[in-house]
Amino acid sequence: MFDISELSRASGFSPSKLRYYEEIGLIRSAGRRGLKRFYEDEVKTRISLISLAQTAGFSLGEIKETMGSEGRPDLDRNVLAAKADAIDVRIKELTALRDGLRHVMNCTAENHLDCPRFQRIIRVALTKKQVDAKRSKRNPDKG
Amino acid sequence: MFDISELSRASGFSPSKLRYYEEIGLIRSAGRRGLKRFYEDEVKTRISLISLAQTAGFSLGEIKETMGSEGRPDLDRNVLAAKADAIDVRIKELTALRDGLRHVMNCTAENHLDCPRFQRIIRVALTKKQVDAKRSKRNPDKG
DNA sequence: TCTTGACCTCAAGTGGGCTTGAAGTTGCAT
DNA sequence: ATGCAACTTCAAGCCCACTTGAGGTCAAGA
Repeated sequence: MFDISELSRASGFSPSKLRYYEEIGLIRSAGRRGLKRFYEDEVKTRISLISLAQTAGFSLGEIKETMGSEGRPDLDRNVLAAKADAIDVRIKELTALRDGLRHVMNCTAENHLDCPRFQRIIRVALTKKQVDAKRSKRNPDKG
Repeated sequence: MFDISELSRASGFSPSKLRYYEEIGLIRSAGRRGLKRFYEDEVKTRISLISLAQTAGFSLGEIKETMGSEGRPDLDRNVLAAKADAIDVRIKELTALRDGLRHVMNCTAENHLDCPRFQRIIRVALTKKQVDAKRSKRNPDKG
C-alpha cells in the first residue's frame, strides 16, 4: 500500500489527475487512512493501460467502457474485438503517415503535395478510412 | 475550383471546421468570388494529411508546424524525422495494446490485470515510453 | 502538545477543437 | 430585377481533460 504521491511518482500522473480519474470511476483507491487515499499495486497496471489507451486515441469514456470497473473483469468480447480492430486501422494510418514523412525527407519534388509517390502513400490510408466509413453506414451497429 | 460545400462533401469536414482551419492558418482558400471562398484541388491532399496527422495524435499546432504554410514546402528535415520517430513509438504502443486486447479476449484468467502474459505485453510498451522519457531528459533538444 | 506539510474537497478556470446562433451579404436561377 | 439558398462574420457556447486555488483536515515528528 502506498499513498498518492508515491503513485504519482511511479506513474507520472499528477495527484490531481489521479483524483480526477477516481472521481470519474476510472481507478479506485484501496481505502483511506484518515482522509488520505491509499493504493494497491494493481492500480499501477490499470494506469499503464489507461495511458496506453489514451495514446491509442480513445477517450476516457471509451476506456472506462472497455476496462469496466475493477470489480467486473469479464469484458464484453465484442467491445474488445471492435477496439482491437479500430487500433489495427489506426496502425495502418500511422504507418502510411510515417512512410509519407520519411519519403518527404528524401524527396526532391519542389512541392511534396504534388509528388505522386507521396500522394499514393497518403491515399492508402484514406482509402481504408473511407471503406470503413462506408461499411459503418451500411451496417451502423458494427461500429 | 470548387466552393466550401463541395469541399465539405469531398473531405467530410464541416464548413465551420474548414473555416476554422483557415482561421488558424492550416489551410488556405485559393480566393473569393464576392464573399464566397473557392478552393483548389491541392487543399484536398492537405486536408487528408491533416486528418491523418490528427489520427496520429498530433495537435493542430504541431501539424501546422510540421506542414508549414502552403508557400513553404521546404520542411525542416529534423522536425520531420522527429515526427516520424514519434509515430514509430506510437505504432509500437498501439501494437502492444492491440495484442493485449486480443489476448484478453482469449485469456481465461479471472482477473486479466493479473495475467502474466498480459502484463508482459503491456510492459513492452511502457518500457519504450520510459526509455524515451529518459532519453529526452538527458538530451532535451532531441525531443 | 503543537506545528507543519502533505493530504483533502469543491468550485472555478484553462486550453484545445470545434459548433452554434444571430445578423448580414450575395451569386445565381427564375 | 428579384428572391432566396447558401454563403459570410463574429461572439459565445460546449465538451473534454484536466489544473488551480481557497480553505479545511489530519498523521507524524520535534
